[in-house]
Amino acid sequence: MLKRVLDEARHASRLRETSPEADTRERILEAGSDLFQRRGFNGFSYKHIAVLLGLRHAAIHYHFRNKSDLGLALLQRYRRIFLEWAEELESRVDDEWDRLQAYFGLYVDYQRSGSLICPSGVVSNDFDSLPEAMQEEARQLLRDRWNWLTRTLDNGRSAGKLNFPGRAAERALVIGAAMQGALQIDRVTSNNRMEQIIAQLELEMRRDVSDIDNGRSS
Amino acid sequence: MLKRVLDEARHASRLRETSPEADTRERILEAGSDLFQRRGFNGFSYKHIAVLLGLRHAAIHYHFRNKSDLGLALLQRYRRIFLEWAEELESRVDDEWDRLQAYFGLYVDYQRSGSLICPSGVVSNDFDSLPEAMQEEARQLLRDRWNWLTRTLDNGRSAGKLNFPGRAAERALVIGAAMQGALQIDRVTSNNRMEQIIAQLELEMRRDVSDIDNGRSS
DNA sequence: GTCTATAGATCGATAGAC
DNA sequence: GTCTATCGATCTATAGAC
Repeated sequence: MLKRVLDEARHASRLRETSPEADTRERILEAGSDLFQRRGFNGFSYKHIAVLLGLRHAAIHYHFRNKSDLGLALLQRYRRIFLEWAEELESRVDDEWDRLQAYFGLYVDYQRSGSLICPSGVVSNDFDSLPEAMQEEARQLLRDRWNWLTRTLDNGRSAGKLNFPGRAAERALVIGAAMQGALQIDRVTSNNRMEQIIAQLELEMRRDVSDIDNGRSS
Repeated sequence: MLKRVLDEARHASRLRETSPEADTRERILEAGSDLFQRRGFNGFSYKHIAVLLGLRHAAIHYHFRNKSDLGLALLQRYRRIFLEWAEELESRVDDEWDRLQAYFGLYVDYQRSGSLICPSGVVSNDFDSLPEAMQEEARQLLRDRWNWLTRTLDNGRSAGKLNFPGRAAERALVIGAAMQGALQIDRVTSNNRMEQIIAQLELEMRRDVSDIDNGRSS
């Protein structure tokens, strides 16, 4: 069982590309991140990380006293990476349609990294068994994504770049839920279902741009 | 930790309503089903079930030699229940819109039973760590749902009961993924996000029916 | 069918040497 | 910072009494 996990994890090329000079704390977070999205918070141990990094599990405890600390650091890291991604994207890309494309791209990347589940999906699934400190951070993680999607959809419709019926906040919920589920479904059917889902979501938001005037009056 | 799990599980009123006469095998499956959707396949043990049923864990092994057998039986049971649900529904309800409402109702029931995750969501998340026999059954579980949704959407659009752009099979993927994600998101935000998602999905499928009828001129 | 008792593995975590 | 060694808890599973 352990061997199987490690075989899977080694497929994540990101790990191999980690420079040997990177300090141990960061390497732990990278390995932990991969295991977290592959097996869930309760599905990996200090030993899994230790083997991947060529250390003993006691060494991990030096950097993260207990697993709750490690999990919290992982969630904070996910939040930071997402917010930095959004900031960089918005400084570079103006069109909300293109921004949404970039958002979908995040999920395609997860899929291509060996059918990883998105961080929101992991915390949603394991929520009841997470330490309380992680639960609060998990709520914020989902809120960050929701806020970004809502804002992007709202601005995009106002600018005529995309369209959808109803309120942006609720369409954002549907898109977030669908992408989260898509990544999970894709790992079972392994038939590029996620790209079909992305294509369908795009189709739904593009087709009504032409009747933006008469579509919303009912 | 164990205590916390059991406190949570006892909230599932279905368990309390189980008649004492029900044979042990079926009671194991009922308790296992609740734990499965609450904690994932790796998140519960024979001991959890045993405590809930007032037995010793060795007794569970008499009915299910190992956990893989138990898990397989759970998945087969989920598939049977869904297919029976669909058959009963279709013998009673003709309108595809109403059938879709009933489908959404399944998820509302899960949510009200203490934010359970749907079976498809659990197997998707735990897929990599499932025994091989369970993986094949998991694929079928998702396929059953997808087939049913595709058929219902296709027939419903042909009959003018609902509308959506693109192909039924792909819209079915979006709806399945969105409902699966909705249940997960709901358990984190605990703010009835799922009902908002259902309302949005309904809005998206209803709004264009009038466009077709009115030739988009109103 | 259910029990007691036990096996071996793995888990998260700590103490103390180097 | 990383190591060896060890702890107590929990896990899946089996043997054998009743």
